[in-house]
Amino acid sequence: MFKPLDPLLHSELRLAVMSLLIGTESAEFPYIKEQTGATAGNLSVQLDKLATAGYITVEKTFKGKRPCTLCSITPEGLKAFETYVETLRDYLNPTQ
Amino acid sequence: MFKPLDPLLHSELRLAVMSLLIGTESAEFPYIKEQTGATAGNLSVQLDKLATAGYITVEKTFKGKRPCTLCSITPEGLKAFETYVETLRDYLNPTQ
DNA sequence: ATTGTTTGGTTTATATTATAAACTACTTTA
DNA sequence: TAAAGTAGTTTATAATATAAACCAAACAAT
Repeated sequence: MFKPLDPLLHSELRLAVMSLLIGTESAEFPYIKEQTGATAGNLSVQLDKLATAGYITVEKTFKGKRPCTLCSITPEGLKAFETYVETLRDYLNPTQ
Repeated sequence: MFKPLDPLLHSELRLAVMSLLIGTESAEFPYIKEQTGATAGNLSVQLDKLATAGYITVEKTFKGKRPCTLCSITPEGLKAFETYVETLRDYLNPTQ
């Protein structure tokens, strides 16, 4: 009856990150950190997990002399997010 | 921007249990076990957590000679579920 | 020019959580 | 009455999340 929820997305911080990235072309590490309220360490770990899964890309560039980590959602990431939302619907609308 | 998600509800099994209980007056342990596909041990632990939080009641009765554990959602549980769904919405509809 | 401070992270240790294996107790069936 | 099934609980372990500690470069002050 209840299909399993993608454990990679069923995590508050990773879900917030994906949610943020869906709306934008790309986002910088400090911006994501600020928007999610996460600590840098936690965010670093969770971005790694999403990148390893192929849900996002993490590009290390420079902004002038300073390092700049740019994150973007991948097509697979978008697909996984949509599937997650669809699956979750069965948990949230019990009457339907 | 992202409000915290009730950690008690942001768990696959506990969310499934709550979802089940919303539709019914009460449900027996074996029924919940079957519907969620959980192991008895895991279910027992998670029901305890929901009961401790006051989200459900767990009543130990008998059905003839056999023990029968009946679970029901409480008004606080229903409220918490609704709040959770509302909060989650911000994570799921990033464009809105 | 060296010292301290900020920025931008990563690594790692710890706390929390989920999960299943092992166990208990009682009932039914052979 | 022995074996098997039902209905769970307890407990040990695996997985996960999280923050503390750390690192490196850049910038600012003395």
